[in-house]
Parts: sequence; C-alpha cells; structure tokens
Amino acid sequence: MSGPTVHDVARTAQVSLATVDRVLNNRGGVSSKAEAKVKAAVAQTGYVRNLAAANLSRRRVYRFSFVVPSGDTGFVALLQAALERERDRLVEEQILIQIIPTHAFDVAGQVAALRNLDCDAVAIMASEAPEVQEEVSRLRASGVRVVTLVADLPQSDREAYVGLDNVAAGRTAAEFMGRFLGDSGEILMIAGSLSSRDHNERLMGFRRVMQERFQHLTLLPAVEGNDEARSVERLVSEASAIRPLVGIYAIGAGNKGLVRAVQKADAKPVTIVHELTPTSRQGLRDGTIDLVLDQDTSAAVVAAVRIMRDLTEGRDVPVDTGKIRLNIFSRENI
Amino acid sequence: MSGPTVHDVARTAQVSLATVDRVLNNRGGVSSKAEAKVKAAVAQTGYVRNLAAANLSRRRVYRFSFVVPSGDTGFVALLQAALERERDRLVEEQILIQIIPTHAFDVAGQVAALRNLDCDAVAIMASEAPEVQEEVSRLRASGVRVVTLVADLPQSDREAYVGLDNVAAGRTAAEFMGRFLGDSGEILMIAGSLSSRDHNERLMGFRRVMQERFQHLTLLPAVEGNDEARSVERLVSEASAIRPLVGIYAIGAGNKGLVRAVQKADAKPVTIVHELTPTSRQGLRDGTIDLVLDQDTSAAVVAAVRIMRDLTEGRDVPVDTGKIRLNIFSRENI
DNA sequence: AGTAAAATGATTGACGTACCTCAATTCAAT
DNA sequence: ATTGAATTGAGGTACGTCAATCATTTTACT
Repeated sequence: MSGPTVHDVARTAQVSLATVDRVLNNRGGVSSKAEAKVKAAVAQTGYVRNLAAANLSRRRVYRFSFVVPSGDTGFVALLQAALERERDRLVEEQILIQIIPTHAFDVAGQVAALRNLDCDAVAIMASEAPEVQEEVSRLRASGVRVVTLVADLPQSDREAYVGLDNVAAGRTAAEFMGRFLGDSGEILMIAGSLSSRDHNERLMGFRRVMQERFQHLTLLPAVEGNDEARSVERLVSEASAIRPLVGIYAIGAGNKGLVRAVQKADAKPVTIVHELTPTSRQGLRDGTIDLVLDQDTSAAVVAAVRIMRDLTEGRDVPVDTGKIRLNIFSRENI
Repeated sequence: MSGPTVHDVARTAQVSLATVDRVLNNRGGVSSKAEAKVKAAVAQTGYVRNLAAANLSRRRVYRFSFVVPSGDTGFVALLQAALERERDRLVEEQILIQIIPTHAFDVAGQVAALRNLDCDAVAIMASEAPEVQEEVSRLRASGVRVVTLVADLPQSDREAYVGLDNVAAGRTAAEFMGRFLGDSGEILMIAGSLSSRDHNERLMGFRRVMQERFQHLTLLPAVEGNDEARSVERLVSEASAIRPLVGIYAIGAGNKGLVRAVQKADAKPVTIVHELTPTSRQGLRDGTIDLVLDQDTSAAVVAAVRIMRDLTEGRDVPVDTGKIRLNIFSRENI
C-alpha cells in the first residue's frame, strides 16, 4: 500500500540498513561501490523518503521568524494578517512562526530585532542600511538562514528574496497608464521614499516605459509621500492645483490621502496604486482608483516559509520560488 | 521543545489516554463529562495534533486522481506540466497523484475514465453532460470526494470547484478592452464552444460590461472556434475581411491561428486572449496580443490537492480555497 | 604478515499518533 | 440487589525514519 521503505532499498541493494541510512543522509564513511548500489536500489525501487516519518523521528521543529514592520493599516497590516492566518496551518506541520514587529524606518530597532534571534531561519523586511546588512551577515555566520521579504537587500548575505520584481511592476503600471490615456498630459508619481530600493525600482520601470512608448505624456518630478496619507493628500492637491493631472502613479502607502485628494480634484486622473487594501479596494469600487497592482501577501508568506524550509533542510531552492506574481486588480475583478 | 502531546492532554484532563483518543477521533462511547474535560485540557495545553505522526501511524496514503483532457499544446499542456511538477513534491507527503488523460469533448471517454476509479478523491475537468454528472453522483455515493477543476459542474454532486470566476474574467476582459479602445468600432468574440459553461460565462460577463459601460463599441455575434487554430484563423480572417475589427476577445484555445490572422490583418485590433501559453506569451512580446488573462495552473493544482486532502480528512474546506485568481499579463509583466 | 583504518552489519530506542483488545469500573433500570 | 449496558482504563503494537552503539569484516599500507 505505502511505497517502498528503507528496508526495501537495503534488501535490493544487498547492503545493511545502516549503510542505506549513511548514504541517504550522507553521513560519510561509505565506499563508492556501496553508495552506487544504494543509489541504484533507490532508483529501482522508486523509494521516496516519508517526510512524516522523517520529521517525526528527528522531532524536527522548524522555528522561523518574520521580522517585519508593524502597523494596523495598509500593506503591513495585510502582511501581519497573512502571517497570522498561515501560522495556524503551519503549527501542525511542526513549523513555528514567530512574528517580530519593527518600525518602518527605524534601522536601530530592526538591527536590535535581528540581534538576539533564536531560530532556524528568518524572513526580514527591513531598510537597506549597512547596519542591517551587517546583521544579516552575522546571522548567516551563526547558521541562521536568511530570506528577504518584499524589500530586497541584494548586497547582503541573504540567500533568497521573496517579493515582486519591482521594475516590472513599474513598467506594467506605465503600460496601463499609457494605454488608458489617449491624450497628452502630466503624470504625478508619488513614492513613499525616494531612497528605498523597491520604490526606486518601480519608479525606474515606470519612467522607462513612459519614455520608450508614451512620449506624449509628461512625467512630473517624483515626489516623496513618506507613506503617510496626510502628505500624500497634500502633494496631490498641490500638484493638481497648478494644472490638472491626467494620471497618478502612487508607489507607496498612504492611499487614503490619495483618494481624498483625487475626489476633490476637478478632473479625474487615471490613478494607479499599489497594494490591495480596504482603502484601495474601495477606491476601485467607486472609481477613484483605476488599477491596483498588488503582491499577494499570503503567497509571499507561503513562498517564504517554503524557501526557509528548503534551506534549513539543505535542499536547493528551486529558482522562481521567491518570485511573487504581480496581481492586477480593476473594478471588475476584485 | 515539541508541543504538548496526547499524553499531556490525558494528564491534565485526568483521564486515560484511551479516552483522549476516543474524544479526539470521535469514536463515541464517551460521557459528555469526560468529553468536556478532554476538550478543556486540549484548550488549556494548547495541544495540536502532530500531523506527521498521525499520518505515519495510520499509514495514510492519499490517492488522488486528476481526470483532465490531454494534449500537448495550450492550456491542457500547461495543466499537465503543473501536475507533473507538483507530483514529485507531493509524493513524499504520501500524496499519490494519478493523471488520467481524456479527450476534450469525448463525453463517453470521460465517463469511462470516471467509471473504474480507485482513489480517495478526484479532480475532474470534463464536459457538462448529464452522463458525466451522473457519474459524479455515483462516485460520491461510493465515497470518493469529487472536485471540479477549471470547468465547473454546478448541477452535479461535486463538493468544490477550483478555478476562475469566469464571469468576472469576461467582465475584466471587457473593461480593459473598453479602456484600451477610445473610438467606436466592432469587436469579435471567439469562444471555443458556445455550449460550454465556462466560455459562456466569460461571454456573458464580457457582454454585460460592454453594455453597461462601453456602448460606443459594437459586439459582433459570438462565433465558435472549437479551440482549434485553423478555425480560429479562418473566423478572424473572414470577420476582418468584411470590415476592420478594433478588438478581439478570444475565449478559448487556438491562439496560434488567432496570431496568424491578426498579423495578416490591415489594422491591428486590441486583442485579449485567455491562458498564458508559449504562443500567447510570444504574442504579447511581439505586440500581436495586448492582454492575456490567465488562470495559474500550478495554483489550481495546489488548491485542488489541498481541498481534496481536507475533504478526505473530513475537515471543512475554507471557502475561497478554490478561487483561482485571475492573472493579467501584458508585455511588461510576463 | 601484521596492523591500523575504513567500511559495513546488526541492533536498538526514540518520535507521537492511531487503533485494537481486554479488563475493570460506573451507571441505569428493573 | 441484581443485571446488563455503557463507560473508562491499561497496555500494547505498528507506522518509517533517524541516530546511535558496538561488533565485525574488509581494505590499505607498511
């Protein structure tokens, strides 16, 4: 009924159980001849290790941490929720998830959070600061597997990145912006922070496609909304006051302010924002927002866990596991 | 290290292990008082069953079948590939997947495939024919859990549907079509078969949004391409010959023919198709196709497996598990 | 040939749950 | 009080793998 076991492998390989074990868990001390025999037997019998038995036996408990910014609105709230949701599911697979909240731009706090971490692997969403990268190196050196989440730290020792291709996201935003807008006009781009990598990459992608394909549209200099509704609202209002905008690309958080400002504006610009939150969802419904580009937080969490598990298991991680698909939402498919 | 076990529950509940077992696996024959004690102890200790140990113990092997149309191009090929990919991962979780290929419109063959099925659950993608539905009932009656995949059989006894909301897909297609097209003109809709539910639902959604929001555009009567490149090509060519099309919504397969026809046409229509295949991907790249609406086959397989497992475990299936997100691909985000 | 090192075999005890049997106890109804 | 049924306890075995120990055989090198 159940498939072949190590015993079957041992029998067909004509070696002892101990040798099979040594090969399977490469403990060394096996002649190449015996190793070949075992491998042949594995292939012949079609043996696949029973993960349940394996985990049970070694009483493995995966301890994973998520060091992520806290907050009760916007994207980070979604991420938190996704984490909580997955947590329950994962407990019975012996995967314990610890969520360590930090503050969005508080580098010192992030470093502190990473400092006394006791786990097998960690997924971090933090600032691209040297101190953080240093801490990543330290973690890796102490045997902790590190994955970046949503915001990559490509210069660091992290072993994988889970999140969007932000350049592609920006390009996509530009494409739809361009196609929705027939005529010429001015477009406002609002980033959360001009010094954060993910926002910059989105900007870059957006700009590039605009230049390549939609030169009749004019890009205003990018502004910084600090991911806060207030300042976003003010920026949009101010820009609209000078002359009507035909398009707005909001790269970071603070969509509540954006919606307020757009609703007050004289002409309705084509508005593209990031992250499907209650606010942006409502914006889609009432027509204030035209498109929402979203990275699925659940998918991100699942992918992160999968990668962390593969890493701690010593398996090699399939490429693309960390690539989170860009979801595009319009009023018709929310 | 590892969490509380049944022993801990028994101890804190002040009952024997046997009673805990009886409650946990509701075998009956337990006084309500004892049951309450056990449940309280579970809550108090925070006991969660160790799935690995449980599965190991009962040497459970999930046997799932996928009865799906075969083919080496287009969507079905993607589905096959996704199945093969997932299969390897699932084996070591004791989930054995059998793929039973059928032919797309061959009802008799589909029924035959469903007839002598020996498994715990089955995911089927088949025609919405009474014979098939009857077979579903028979399967259910014999204890097999049934899930429909991609093409729903809502009238049948199936317990869940994994796939797109096809009406929403059609609506989304219409929205982008309408927004991409400023001027008026004629739009061609090509379904695979006008009698298949999923295609019909997409048509319906498309038509409705066109009528609601884009009345300046004219819809030609929907035509039937039989999911074949040849006939799709012919239909598009013929329609274009009469007068230039401004838009094409291709609902089914046969995109190779579509691409050929569009490339020969005088004016380039806005072209929206379904399913991200090598053909449609290439079409996006070279600009023949403007948008691809895709249902992620891997996600569908994963969701189907998850639901089948939950069903055979007797757990209730979270709503929305079967909802596959509509992926929207443009040339910038493939 | 002799010796050390390397390789292999044989065996055992967890891990946590499921499932079974058999005996012991409690309970309800006469 | 007696009987029969319902409930509870005690204990054991199995699942497949991991990880360890110790004895034994083979190999390599002088």
